[in-house]
Amino acid sequence: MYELIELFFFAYRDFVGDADRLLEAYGFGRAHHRVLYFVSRRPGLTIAELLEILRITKQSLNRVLRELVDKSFVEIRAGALDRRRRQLYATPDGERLAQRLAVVQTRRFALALEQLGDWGLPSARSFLEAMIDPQKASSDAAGRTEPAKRAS
Amino acid sequence: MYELIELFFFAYRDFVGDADRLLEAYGFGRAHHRVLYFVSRRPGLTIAELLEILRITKQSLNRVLRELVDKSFVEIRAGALDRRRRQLYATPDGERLAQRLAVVQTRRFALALEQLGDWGLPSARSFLEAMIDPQKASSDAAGRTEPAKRAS
DNA sequence: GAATTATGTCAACATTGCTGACCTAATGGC
DNA sequence: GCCATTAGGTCAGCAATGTTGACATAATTC
Repeated sequence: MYELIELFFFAYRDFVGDADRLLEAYGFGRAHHRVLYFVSRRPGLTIAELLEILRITKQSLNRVLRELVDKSFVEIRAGALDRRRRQLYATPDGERLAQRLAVVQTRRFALALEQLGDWGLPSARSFLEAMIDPQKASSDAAGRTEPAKRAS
Repeated sequence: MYELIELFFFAYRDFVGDADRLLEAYGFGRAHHRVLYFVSRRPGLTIAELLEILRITKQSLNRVLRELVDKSFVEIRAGALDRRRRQLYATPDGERLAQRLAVVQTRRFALALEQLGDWGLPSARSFLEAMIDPQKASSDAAGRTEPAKRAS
């Protein structure tokens, strides 16, 4: 089981490497990729929600987010209900780039799963799910739009 | 399958997070962890071999390696056959720390695999293996001691 | 109207990666 | 023995991405 440590390291290294080559052409790094990815997958995400997913500070986020906005890959709109809670959306350009990045990464999954037969996908999925910390606030759950209500 | 992208991200994030908390107490970062890990697993590793595994430059490596040596977690000895090719070994202290780091990381694997039944380990292993780029020079293979002979 | 909340921003710093240039010591070819 | 090559170390400077701390602003709530 010890060997899984380095297999995980090598697998993740090669996995992110796929996207790196693409990002270079846009002058973006991995941090931009992560932001664009989650904004594209969860349209209308607020800043606070994104910070919780990425587990970084607002100052770190702001630097890369500003670049994505300046280059018109991400759009910030005032929140619908609460105008303070800005909501993030990928622009058409942003959506296209997110798509291209997803393609190279899912291709690696597809090639890997091809070698593993029918049980490859479900067992990979349950393995990865089991490796993730149980979510206290379920803020990593997909498709969430409602702000996390605090005790009141 | 798209979902695997973020599952992989979250799983790796939590996986390295385990070790991060431990490393802080020693004033080490992830870079130190990676070096210590491979030195401990492949005693007698040379600098060039380590550089190839980590895919970083010697300048980057040297910074963290020097700290590990200064704090007596890693030892450098002149190569047995070729005194230029220095060989790396974990000291008893280094071995102990590597062990503690491995414990927290294998615990996560153990807890995850517990939920997955008998097929958990073999399917996780083959999934991760399939995600790794095929090795051109097999320099990532475990247990190598012989220097890579060049054409001669 | 005042306190709270969500976010932005400036400044300074740490870690970990990079390139380029140059140095030393050991080896190997001749 | 001499010289080119090889393995590695080191210095300087820079980039990306993370951190803290302090303070500003606008919207919301009480």
